[in-house]
Amino acid sequence: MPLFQSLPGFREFYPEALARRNHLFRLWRQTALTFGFVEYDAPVLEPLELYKAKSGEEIEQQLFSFTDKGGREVVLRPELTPTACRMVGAKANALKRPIKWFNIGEFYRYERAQKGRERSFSQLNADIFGEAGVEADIELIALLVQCLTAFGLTEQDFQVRLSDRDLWCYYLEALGLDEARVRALLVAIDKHERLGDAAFKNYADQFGPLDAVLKGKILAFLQIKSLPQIETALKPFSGGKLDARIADWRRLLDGLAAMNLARFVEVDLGVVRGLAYYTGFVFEAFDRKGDLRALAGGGRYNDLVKKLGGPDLPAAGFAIGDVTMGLLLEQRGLMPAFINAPDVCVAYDGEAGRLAAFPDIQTLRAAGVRVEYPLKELAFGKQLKAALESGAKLALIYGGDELARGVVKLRDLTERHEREVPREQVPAAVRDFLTGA
RNA sequence: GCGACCGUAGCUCAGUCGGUUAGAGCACCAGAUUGUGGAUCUGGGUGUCGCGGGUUCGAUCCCCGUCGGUCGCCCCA
Repeated sequence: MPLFQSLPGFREFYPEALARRNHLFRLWRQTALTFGFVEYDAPVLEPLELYKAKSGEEIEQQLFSFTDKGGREVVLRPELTPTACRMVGAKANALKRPIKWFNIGEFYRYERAQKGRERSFSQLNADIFGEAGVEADIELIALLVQCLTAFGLTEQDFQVRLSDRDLWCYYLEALGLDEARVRALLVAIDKHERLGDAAFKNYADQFGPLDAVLKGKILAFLQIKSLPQIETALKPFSGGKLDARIADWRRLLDGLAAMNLARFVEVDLGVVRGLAYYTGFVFEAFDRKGDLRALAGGGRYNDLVKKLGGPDLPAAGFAIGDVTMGLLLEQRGLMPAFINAPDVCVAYDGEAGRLAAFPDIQTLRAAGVRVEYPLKELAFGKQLKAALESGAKLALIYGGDELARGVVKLRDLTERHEREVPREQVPAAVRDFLTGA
């Protein structure tokens, strides 16, 4: 039993686990790059104020915060959005538009771990700054979908639920509610799926019981699952803001349809997202079987850059977490098995065989081929067994008989057959084999 | 922060109605093995029975506390 343990909720990545995580990171990064997003990085430790300013003080209990040796109140970052807003805000005038940034990093929260949640977790964050139109929202949702389909997930596995805080605000205003009531109702709407009627308790405590007719309208609006339903519900209120918003919706959905993404996206006004800083379209990706928590979430936060002291810069973004994503890929059998496998395993006979193999090993490695060989000589049976268990596709055999004849055996570990190749042709033969030539 | 359940080897677990030196399978290590496939055989236990205290002649077992884990609540970035 080890004397020291890692801190609760903090994850250690043994090679196999890290290979799985790297698999996620690699495809996320590749996908974000293909969408023209550029990668940046940011501090892991931030001043407490950065999050207090935005989220209110009660969130502090969820923050991994402490006082540093200089007496500063600091936080292990719980999310990237405020940091990104600060960075972009500071140089907004110098940055080429559109600003499409992504980052892959680790985040922290001080909380009891549970399924799909740890105290440390990694996320892909992707954001677009400086574009107020639905073009940015389309781009982000398209990236989100491809960040999931890149792993082999399909519309059978997940869906993106799309909603709109602006639409909710405009609708509730049209029903005659003031700003404070609207804000309280958005919280209730966010909780309604989980809590049902109890979601309205906080509102009732604050403003008294919700009028039954009003509540009926809100509950009906919350069930909406399509644009035509939105249009029908809003007919009595037709006018400037609402009409323009419906036009935004149409352009958003038309754009997604033209990208052939309609099958992944479902209108669902029951989603509004808990965080106060969201302003317009919001979306969440869910496992369709529904036994996991959200895979990803995001939306528009047009006011945040300014609130954090920057210019008035519209923005939208999303994040995908590695924990739920990893669970889903495991469940669907989409996590590759031999991620750490070498391309080639060498087996050799004695010191002479070892030395004969070394030049080829060096040449192949220099060419980017992953080559493994036993550091200490083992019986051939064991060497080949180890080669097979490693997941390598090819074994190179430097035996005494072969070397005496100036050849090396290439053994196809999958097909179980082998052929001899003149020693000087080994690197070329290996490359041909690996490229399928 | 709250609640429920759990804690014996790297993993899955057995065990002791409280009794001497704590077990199995898998995994791992070494050898049989000086040339060919997940095999077989031999050898190896790799352990502070989570930790601390209490009860007891004696505690891995019973009691209390604590730490850790799992799941849920709160919250969800």
